[in-house]
Amino acid sequence: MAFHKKEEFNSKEQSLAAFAKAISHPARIAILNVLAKKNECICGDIVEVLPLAQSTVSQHLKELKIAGLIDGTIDGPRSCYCINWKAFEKFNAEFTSLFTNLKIKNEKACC
Amino acid sequence: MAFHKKEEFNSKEQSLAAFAKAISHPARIAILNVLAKKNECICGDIVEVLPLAQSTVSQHLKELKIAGLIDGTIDGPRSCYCINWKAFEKFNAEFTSLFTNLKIKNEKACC
DNA sequence: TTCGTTAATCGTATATTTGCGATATAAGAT
DNA sequence: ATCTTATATCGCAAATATACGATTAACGAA
Repeated sequence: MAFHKKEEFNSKEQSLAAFAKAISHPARIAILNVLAKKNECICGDIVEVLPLAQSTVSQHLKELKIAGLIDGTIDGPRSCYCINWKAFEKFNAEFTSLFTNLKIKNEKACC
Repeated sequence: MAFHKKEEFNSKEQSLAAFAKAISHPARIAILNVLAKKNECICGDIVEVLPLAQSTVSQHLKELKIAGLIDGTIDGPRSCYCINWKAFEKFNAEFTSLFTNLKIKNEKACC
C-alpha cells in the first residue's frame, strides 16, 4: 500500500528533488524573475503581472517560502518578498554537483 | 474556469519548469545516478536498487525519456537506457542562466 | 512451439497540486 | 470607529502525479 515513498530515498536526493519541485511551475519561475527585476521587494505587483488570481499567487509565494528560496516580511498592510540568495547558491551547488558527479563516472554514452 | 494555466507563461519559463519537474522526484534523481554509476546502460538493475515496483520504475523512466534527459533503445528482450548529456547541458545552461540573470538585476537583498 | 525473462502498458486507488472565490486578518487612513 | 487596501487562509473542484498488481508484448532458449 504505502504511498508517497519519497522518504525511502537518501537526503541528498530528497533535497535536490524538493528544490526542483519548487521551481517546477512556470508561475514560480516568473515570480522569481519579477522579484529580481524590481529592485524593491514588491508583492502585490506580482499579481498584476501574472495571469493568476491573487489567492493563487499567494499560494505559490508560500511554496517558494517553504522551500526557502525567498524570504518574506510583513511591512504594514503589505508583504515584502525577496530572493534568498544563500539558499539559491546552496541549491545551485547541489544541482551542478549532480551533473559533475554523473559526468565523472560516465564519460561516454553507450546507447 | 480554465485549469492548468501553464501555457500562459513564456517558453523559457515553461522549458525550465518542465526540466525541473522531471527531476522533482527523488526516484528520478536516483535513477540518473544509477544510470551513471554503471557504465553499461542497464535497466532492470534499476528496479533492484530502487524501493519501487517494476511498473513504477518504468513509469519514471518514461517521464525522464519524455523530458529528453535520457535515451532508451530496445536491446532484445530488454531495454537500454542512458543519460542524454546534450539535453543535460542545455538545461544546465538554462538553469544557471536563471541565477545569473537574477543576480545581475538585483545585487543586494532588500528584506 | 512453448516457456521463461524483461519491460511496457492498462486499470485503478490514493495523494498532491493547481486554481478560484469567499472570507478573514491586519494596518493605515478618514 | 469605520473604511480601504493588501494579503493570507479556507473550502472546494478539477487535474496530475504516484504507486501497484495484472496483463500484454517481444524476444531468446529449450
